[in-house]
Amino acid sequence: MEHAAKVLKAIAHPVKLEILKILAAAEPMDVTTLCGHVGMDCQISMMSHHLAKMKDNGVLTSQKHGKQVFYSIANRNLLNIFNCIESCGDA
Amino acid sequence: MEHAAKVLKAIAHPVKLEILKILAAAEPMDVTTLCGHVGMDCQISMMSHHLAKMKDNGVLTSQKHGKQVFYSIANRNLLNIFNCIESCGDA
DNA sequence: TTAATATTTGAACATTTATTAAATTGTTAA
DNA sequence: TTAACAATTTAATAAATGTTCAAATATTAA
Repeated sequence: MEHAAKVLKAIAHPVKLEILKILAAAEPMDVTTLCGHVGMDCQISMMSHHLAKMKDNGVLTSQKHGKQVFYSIANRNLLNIFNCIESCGDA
Repeated sequence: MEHAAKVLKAIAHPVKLEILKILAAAEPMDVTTLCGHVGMDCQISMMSHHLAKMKDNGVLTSQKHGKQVFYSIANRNLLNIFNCIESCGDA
């Protein structure tokens, strides 16, 4: 239960969920490109922090190619979480 | 995405997840009984705070009977979230 | 009405998490 | 080897959460 809570905490954030959605549609993707896909004022440092946390909790994996790091979703089954959540009213 | 993040934050906590598991097996349940089912030193006040937050975010519903309040899971489809999470390594 | 039980609420405090900026590491190209 | 680029790390601060206790509310029973 502890582990489950950690995983959820690692993604319970609007930007982190958006990262998952973006990767769901086009993975793997490098940090800078990912930052460009996230709206507004995405700072590369913030993105890196988010990615690191998700990776630490087994949500993402990464692979280095040259000077870029490409991130992927560790297990796409996790994406079903979006359906699970929709069932909770939009109050 | 904002809403999804709020729902996740509302359950991203070991005790809250345990509350969901307990209710999944026997709902509805009143606050004191629920507190008894949660291990360790469950304080009724803490339980109430947890329940209130989950209710505020559409995760739980409540129904008052006499001086007790019985809580239920708003939409049991949410319970699939446990399966989704298991796919993330137990690191 | 008073007392007892069940739950909620509010405030204070401690702990986590998020955000930003600056410095650092690693990689490739000139 | 120096310069430029990509990403991470560290540290400082800001913001959100978790926890506890005391007080308040509501319901029922005596």
